[in-house]
Amino acid sequence: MSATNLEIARIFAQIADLLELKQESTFRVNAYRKGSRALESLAEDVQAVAARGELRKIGGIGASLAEKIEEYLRTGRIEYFDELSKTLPPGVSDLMTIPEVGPKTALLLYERLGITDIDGLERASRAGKVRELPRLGAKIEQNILQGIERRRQQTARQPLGIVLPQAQAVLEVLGAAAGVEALSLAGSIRRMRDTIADIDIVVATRAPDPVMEALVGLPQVARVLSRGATLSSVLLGVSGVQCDVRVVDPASFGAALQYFTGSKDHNVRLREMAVRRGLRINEYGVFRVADEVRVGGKTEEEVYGALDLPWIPPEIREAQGEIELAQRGELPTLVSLADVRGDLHMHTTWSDGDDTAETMARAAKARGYEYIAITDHSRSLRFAGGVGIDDLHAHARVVQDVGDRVGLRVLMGSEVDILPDGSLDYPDEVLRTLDLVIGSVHTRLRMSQEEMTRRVVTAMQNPHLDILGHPTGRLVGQRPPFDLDLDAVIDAARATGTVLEINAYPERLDLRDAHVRLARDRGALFEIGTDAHRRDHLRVMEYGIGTARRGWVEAPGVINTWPLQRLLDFLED
DNA sequence: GCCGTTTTCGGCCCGACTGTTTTCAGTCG
Repeated sequence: MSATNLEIARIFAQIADLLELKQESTFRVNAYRKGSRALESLAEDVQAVAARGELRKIGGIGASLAEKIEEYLRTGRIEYFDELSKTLPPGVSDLMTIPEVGPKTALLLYERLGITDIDGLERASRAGKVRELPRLGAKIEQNILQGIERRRQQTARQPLGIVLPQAQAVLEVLGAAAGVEALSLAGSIRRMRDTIADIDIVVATRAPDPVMEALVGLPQVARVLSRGATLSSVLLGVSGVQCDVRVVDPASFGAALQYFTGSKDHNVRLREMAVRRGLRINEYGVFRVADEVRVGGKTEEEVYGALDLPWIPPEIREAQGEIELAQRGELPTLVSLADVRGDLHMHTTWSDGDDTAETMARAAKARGYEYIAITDHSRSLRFAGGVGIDDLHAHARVVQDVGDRVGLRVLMGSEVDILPDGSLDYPDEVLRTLDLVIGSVHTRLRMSQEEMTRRVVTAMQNPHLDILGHPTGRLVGQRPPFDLDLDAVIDAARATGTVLEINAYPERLDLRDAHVRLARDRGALFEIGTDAHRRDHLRVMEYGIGTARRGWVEAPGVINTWPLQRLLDFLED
């Protein structure tokens, strides 16, 4: 997850593209792709892994890739890649990002027409030159032009919090169509990844027509990309997100859902296991190879069961060790929304929130919560209406009163700024009066890693600080995390008993999934808070839970699943 | 290039779609 991890991952992906263009063995190509993905999803800094001499313990990294990683860490280059790059102009592999253009076609375009980038491809297509190449025709040429056009308009992956509500709205309408026996989201949105490229929906029915009619008739559909009996694709409204709906026979629903939920790596592992058992898994079911007899597929449980595995929650289907744990019957019991007893991070009209403490408390009560904490901003965060010390006392009385009136425990808290020197924005005698203190960095984000780490760790050492809020400061798709030595922060969390926040606000989701996993593996405690600024924001808890689940977190590791008294005792210390 | 509860060598996930190809290669998910 560090910058270095991503740099090397990128190089490996580019090596894979180049090898593919050169028609190298697909297995070799895939080995680099797999290695690239392994580094991408590696939570720890690869440098640290290398220092321990454990590169080859990373799945997909063998002798050759480990050596190249070490070379990069040592010299900042990978000579093999440099040499490979010289054999083809850099833009040729970009051509493969256009639909219809794979390695064969990209190479053909380069060799026969001298095309070295996407602009060149567009010019040649408009000039009708592409259709003259062998195996290509007018239709493909047209599709290439459309693909280039779509790519220009298309936005990058969008935050889960933007896409999931749209997906749920589509799901609701399709579910009401005649003859639908079951349906579900699939793909990365079901796995609750923090960003989503497109929406996948699987529908079980014997009569596809009403479902497809319902889909293309949706008011939010901006364009119908394709409409078939088993697959239709549409673009949704302003966001421009593509939504693919697949219709399957109910007998295949589980197999299709499993298949289209992914991840790809997870599914590849399952199918490898199936082959070793003389089985074949596809989107229609599980089949015995010997006699083609179908042994399952109606439910996901049947698919996993055929491999003697328990059902694996979608959020952890990432080929990151979940299959091995499932084999041993040791899957974690992931925290769920139902475990949450309260929300410990929210704002009110006292700082930059839109609703009063009472409104928030009533909304929380309606969600079935037993307690909340009101955590308005501290004094120095003026642009967010930070609460001064004098106001804080009045604020505390209001909050106290609200709890009594609404009938749930309302903790008086604060989201206190961590100032650049690591001190907190209220003096200790003020902090002492609060039930709960979240410390967050909001200003001076561009410190060096050393400075930022010292700042945060210093704050964590203040005994009044209970929770480190949105620890890395990243904004999904907008702002990278600030430069922080997360290993040191996790160590400090354990040493000082500071809880790490999983901020559920969709633009944040911070800590993010891989960091949560890293912290969990080292025994850190978490709080999942919405950072709500309005009552309807309380529902974003769902995204925080998804992120926690992706990090393999169990309910006992999340303080806002604890009963009130246990939470109070903990905060007391 | 990776990997091992059938293997340290010989495998490596699976099927649909589509356009142009007259028998299927290439691309995609």
